[in-house]
Amino acid sequence: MSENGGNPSLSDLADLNRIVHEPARLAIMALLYVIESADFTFLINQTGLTWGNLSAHISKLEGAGYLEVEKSFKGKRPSTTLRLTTQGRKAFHDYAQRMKQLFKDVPA
Amino acid sequence: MSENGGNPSLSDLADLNRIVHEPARLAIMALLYVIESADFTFLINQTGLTWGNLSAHISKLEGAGYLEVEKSFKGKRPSTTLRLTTQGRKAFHDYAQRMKQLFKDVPA
DNA sequence: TAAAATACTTTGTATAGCAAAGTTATTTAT
DNA sequence: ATAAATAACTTTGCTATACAAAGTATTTTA
Repeated sequence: MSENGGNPSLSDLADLNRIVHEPARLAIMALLYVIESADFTFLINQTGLTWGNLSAHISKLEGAGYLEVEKSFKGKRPSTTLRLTTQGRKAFHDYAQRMKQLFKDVPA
Repeated sequence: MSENGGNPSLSDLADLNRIVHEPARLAIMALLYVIESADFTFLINQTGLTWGNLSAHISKLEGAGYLEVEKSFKGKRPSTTLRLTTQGRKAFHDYAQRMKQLFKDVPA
């Protein structure tokens, strides 16, 4: 917890989860949080990321234990299916709570 | 606007304001958004940043036109007073709305 | 008057995101 | 039959930048 009585999250912002915080990964996780599972190509379309970038971010999320990567074949072509792990869901949820708390008093 | 009918902010996340997005600067701006003005030392205490880092982030925010830096003397010692510009307040506010929108359906 | 403290700024390094190029297999065109 | 294009990715290289450490200048205390 912070030393700051008023706002519980200011000096604590330093240790915000950088894996989740990166916009590209935030988009990936937000999507997978609600739709449960999606393949690589679908994520390309939804996020607007390039193949290279999505690949790199997926590796990062996988390395963090946030993403489960399942490689298979659809017909004769390879297909990669992604879904959040329990740990990944928790990380996203925690991040969301932090952010909601931080901005809760900023009016529309 | 995004091509995505359902979620209005997923592919748009890519162009999220990186100046505001960085946790250290998010802390600085969140603080100045509510207390209007603060000096360098106060920000050090509240954010937990080092002198070097705070200095660098202030330069960045100033360069973006988000922060007004006023140097003066308190007694014989120098003092730096910071406050958000109108543009800075708007940038923080816009960022807050984006985030609130993104997480609005994630329950506690 | 030497040492420590205040209030910063500048520099150096290591990480990491993005774009471009590379890889492998498959499908279409000629 | 084979060359070109497409699909589905991964790897590499460059650039930006955040953080830490060192540097600067003035002032106060021992």
